[in-house]
Amino acid sequence: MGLPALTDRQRALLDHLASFVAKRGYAPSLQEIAHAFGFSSLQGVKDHLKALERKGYVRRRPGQRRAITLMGQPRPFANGIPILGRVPAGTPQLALEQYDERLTLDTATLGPGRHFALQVKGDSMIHAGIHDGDYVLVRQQDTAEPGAIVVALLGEDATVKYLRRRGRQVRLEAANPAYRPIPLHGHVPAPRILGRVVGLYRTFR
Amino acid sequence: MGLPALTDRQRALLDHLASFVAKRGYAPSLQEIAHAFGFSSLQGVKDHLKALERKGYVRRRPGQRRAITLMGQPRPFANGIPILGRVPAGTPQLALEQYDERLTLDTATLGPGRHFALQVKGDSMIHAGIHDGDYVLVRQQDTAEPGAIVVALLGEDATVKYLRRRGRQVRLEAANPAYRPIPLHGHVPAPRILGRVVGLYRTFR
DNA sequence: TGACTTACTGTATATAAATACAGTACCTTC
DNA sequence: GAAGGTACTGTATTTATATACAGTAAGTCA
Repeated sequence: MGLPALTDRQRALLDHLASFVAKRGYAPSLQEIAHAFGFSSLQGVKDHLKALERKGYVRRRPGQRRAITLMGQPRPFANGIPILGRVPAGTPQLALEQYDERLTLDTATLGPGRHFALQVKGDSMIHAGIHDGDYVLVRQQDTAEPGAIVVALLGEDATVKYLRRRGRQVRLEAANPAYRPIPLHGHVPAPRILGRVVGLYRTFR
Repeated sequence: MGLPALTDRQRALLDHLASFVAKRGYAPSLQEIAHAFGFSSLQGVKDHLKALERKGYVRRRPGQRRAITLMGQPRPFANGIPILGRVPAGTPQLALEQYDERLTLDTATLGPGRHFALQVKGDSMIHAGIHDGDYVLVRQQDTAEPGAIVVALLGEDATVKYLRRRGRQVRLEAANPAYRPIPLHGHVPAPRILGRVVGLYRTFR
């Protein structure tokens, strides 16, 4: 089951909202909506928005300009994926109420800074739970503290490694001991740290 | 090359803009930005926005409220996280052009259906690369084909296991052989499949 | 040394845009 | 045939928010 059904006009207004936001990156004002639909008054817009809010399709902040948030599916990770908490036994249906938290994969949880993702090739980090084909989420930075998992550039290749200190030497180590450590200084080609691994994402077929 | 370089503060403001839009679906007002950064005045925000506009990162509509459009890629999660492709050696700066794909962590990549996330406890699936504390992304369904990784309800507890067929018996097996398999039928309490694991997410501190 | 840029504080004003109230017309449903 | 929902027009008021102008302080450039 989903959200309550919409009338044709309400659907039209919601579609307009979505395409406006997609195009401009911010929500329209009431007068802009009225203009787009040829209304000469704002009350019609207000009524429609009220209906959309009552039915759960949008959320507004009273008094604030252009403060319309589109709810529902279209932004799955803005709202996050619900996290299933305690699971009572024998529940016939998993109700929404049991989802008490949400997994938000936005930059807020990743922390500040610029991020990119990198698809991991090979099994050099398999002992750290990073498998071939996984995506690592990387915060872009050119240094890191020892112990961190980093992405380093070695010649043409980007590799995922632990940054470890051994005595006075800092080096890149694979989790898999079959791979040789690479010293950060005095190695040819010189490794360059592209960023620190802050997240991991994997899909199962 | 791409757009002109940004100062740290300008970058921070742009990142804030992007995450605000990703979260709320509309752009912040100048006072909201000032508040988020702890400014007691608006002029700082105006200056930064002016710099961002001059450098081509945003576009504004004069006089209009919240009318900030983010240009180009930088929208981190509206478009997804950029995936770093081939990495040319010796590049002094990682340019935007090198991001050719984007990792969109939305339900589109997860496939149809209802999803939830579950935080994994314990090391029973560590040999499958699923660690203690990881979030598994689960498509809700009450059956699954043998070979799939499923979330099953066993009494009060939700557990992550392989669904495997042994002869004519279907059972839940851990990847870690230290755990005993559980037959799907004829076991007390009766296991119930909550869904199939389609994704995995992990954060590193 | 002076000009220029970045990064702000502080106060005041103008206005885009939300809200409010009073209507009209049409269509269902009980 | 009264009551409620949808779909608007029209006018007036309030306010959240953008703009403007005047500064301060520190850093960089030539």
